[in-house]
Amino acid sequence: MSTVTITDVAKRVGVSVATISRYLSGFTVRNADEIRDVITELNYRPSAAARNLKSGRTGIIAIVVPDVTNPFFASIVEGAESAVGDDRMVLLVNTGATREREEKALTQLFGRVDGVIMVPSTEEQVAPAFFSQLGLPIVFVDRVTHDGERFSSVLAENAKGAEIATTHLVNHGHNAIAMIAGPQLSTPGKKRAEGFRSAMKKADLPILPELFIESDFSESGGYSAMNQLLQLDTPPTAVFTSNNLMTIGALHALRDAQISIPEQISIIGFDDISFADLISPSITVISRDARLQGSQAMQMMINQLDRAGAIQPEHSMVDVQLVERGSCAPPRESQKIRSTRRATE
Amino acid sequence: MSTVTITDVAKRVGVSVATISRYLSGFTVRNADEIRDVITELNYRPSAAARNLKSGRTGIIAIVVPDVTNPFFASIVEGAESAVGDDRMVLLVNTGATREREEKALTQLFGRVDGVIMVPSTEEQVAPAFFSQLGLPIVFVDRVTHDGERFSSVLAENAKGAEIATTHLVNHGHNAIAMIAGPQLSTPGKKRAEGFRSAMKKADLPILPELFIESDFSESGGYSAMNQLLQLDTPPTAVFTSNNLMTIGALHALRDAQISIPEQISIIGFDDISFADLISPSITVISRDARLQGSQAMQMMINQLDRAGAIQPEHSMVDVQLVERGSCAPPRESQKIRSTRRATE
DNA sequence: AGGTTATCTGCAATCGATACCAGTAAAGAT
DNA sequence: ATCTTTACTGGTATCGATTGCAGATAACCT
Repeated sequence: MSTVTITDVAKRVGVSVATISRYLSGFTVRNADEIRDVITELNYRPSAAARNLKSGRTGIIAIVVPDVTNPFFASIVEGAESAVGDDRMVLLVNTGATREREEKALTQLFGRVDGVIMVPSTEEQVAPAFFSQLGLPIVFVDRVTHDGERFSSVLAENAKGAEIATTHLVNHGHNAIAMIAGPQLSTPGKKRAEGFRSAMKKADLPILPELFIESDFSESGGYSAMNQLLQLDTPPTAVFTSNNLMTIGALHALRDAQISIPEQISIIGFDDISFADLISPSITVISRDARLQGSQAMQMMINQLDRAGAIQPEHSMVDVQLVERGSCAPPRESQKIRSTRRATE
Repeated sequence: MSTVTITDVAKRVGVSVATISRYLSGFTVRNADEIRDVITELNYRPSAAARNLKSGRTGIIAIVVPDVTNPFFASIVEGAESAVGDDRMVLLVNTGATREREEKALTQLFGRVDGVIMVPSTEEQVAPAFFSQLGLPIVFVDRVTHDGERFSSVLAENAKGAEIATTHLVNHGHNAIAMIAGPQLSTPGKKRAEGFRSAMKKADLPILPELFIESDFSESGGYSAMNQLLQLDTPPTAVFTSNNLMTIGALHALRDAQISIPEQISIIGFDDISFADLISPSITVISRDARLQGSQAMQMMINQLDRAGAIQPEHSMVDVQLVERGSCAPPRESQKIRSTRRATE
């Protein structure tokens, strides 16, 4: 029932509220000791609401993600949380990747937070005009909206990662390489597809339309895409999946079809999977530091807030790396011949 | 730069601020239509800070967890978030399971939030007196502090789950059953150990001190505990691990020691593991609905806040269930004999 | 028509803290 | 001893919205 206000403290000490306020702000006051004692005695805590009203700042930074349950987003959140510092806190919004919830959240957020760190679902979800109109500092993580340059962002080396992944498969001797791609409207979906295409081109391999499947960044998306690939007359000998959930989905499809990895098919995924090393064979992936992305985003936000004047957007990209485990191997001879003939006919 | 206030709207319409305020509160006012238009025209959004100051409520509920990166806590958070409703939001605090951060968070939270949903690290971490003194409504999830009855809580059927798990191993014919237990100062650590003991007693099996290892609820905790078990002269033929991370750690230890599951050892864990079905063999676990725990906790909090008078604490327990997969099998004959002799000598 | 309700309105106090302003006391300078 | 400087102090307006109160207008009644 702590409804102790600054006035109560002032009365008790016998000075004006102004003095207490000054004490709290770090000025030297005559009865500093007594004030300190009374504050602890009455268990006084300054009202955040009143401070917000005067200062216009809330000390709260929102982080908006599609789904905390996805370990990847959880890491971003954790990274952001770790970098927030002592005088600010993190407000979490889970949108479930729906456009309405995304917009509603942003509207609700206005006035309650000083800034927003956001992982948008797709590029078109929330109109950039919406942000400008809102007048809230914003930092995008992993994905940007349509004309994203105007806002700060922390992306990943998506194209590079996809190129490394694809080349890894090429180097194992595969030429019938499939890609289970993400939504081409999203930044990572698009960039990873670009990387794939570029690597295939460098390797002088054709991209067969039936081996490039666009799907959702979800487990079921990966599952159905993989099933689609398996039903082809000449299935691919290697697959590159565009994100962690898709990889999981593809693995489930392969397990259901009793196809062994890497003997019958090689697979490499973008983004690491929790405990990927316990899955047998353990899955080779392109990994990047999601936690770092989160903390970088928070750092950018804090910079933006602290030197309020300069609204120069910052951009950064975290690096990716190949984590070689056991899910990639050369194709079998029989497959090789078949695929090659098919690919060149 | 939306610094539009209620005064701006009032001036524009040509009425007093009181009228605008009443319009916003749903009263019938004469120029309702015009007010509506002006509000959208000026893009006016009521200041949350000012409202908080008057009402004393913030519309924010904090959820304090040790680590969002743990899928189990992420699910709780997601569940809570899903139940929060339209007029409130969720503030996330990640404590990293350290006592200081836990206390500091709570202190900072005061005044910024209407209530706190908390998954405490251990029973003794934050003194209950602290909460009472803080005067914030609180709901504990999964764990309670020392004299937890005074506060609402949503627990799991920990003892029951542990009993089911242990009995499952007993039914497979094991008698040298080890438990990798969690901290006996934490609610789930204690309750799960109780369930284990009770099941062993019912099966008339002795609990060998060297087969009961108390450790951290962490991957490394599970890893070292399992290694300790493996170094015994007569290692157990079956192990029950107390939480998801411990299970992962134990699996790593078993893999490193090249011990095959379930041929050489059976294992069952408390709490499901993401993609546990992809690990081969897939891991049998006791599972419960963490998301439900989160949403129940949020519901309790909302009840508590909405009918402010009745501060009667509520308590609930979510059920557990056995998810049988492939990590449990009868012990080999040779093992059986050895263990039996050992257990009864 | 005169009186009574019902319905809406503006004024102003209020929430709790901050910051400007002027005022007072003590310390230093001449 | 007088004047200037320094170091604090209290009073008060302010942030933006809500709400009790009294006043004004319109609607209703006999």
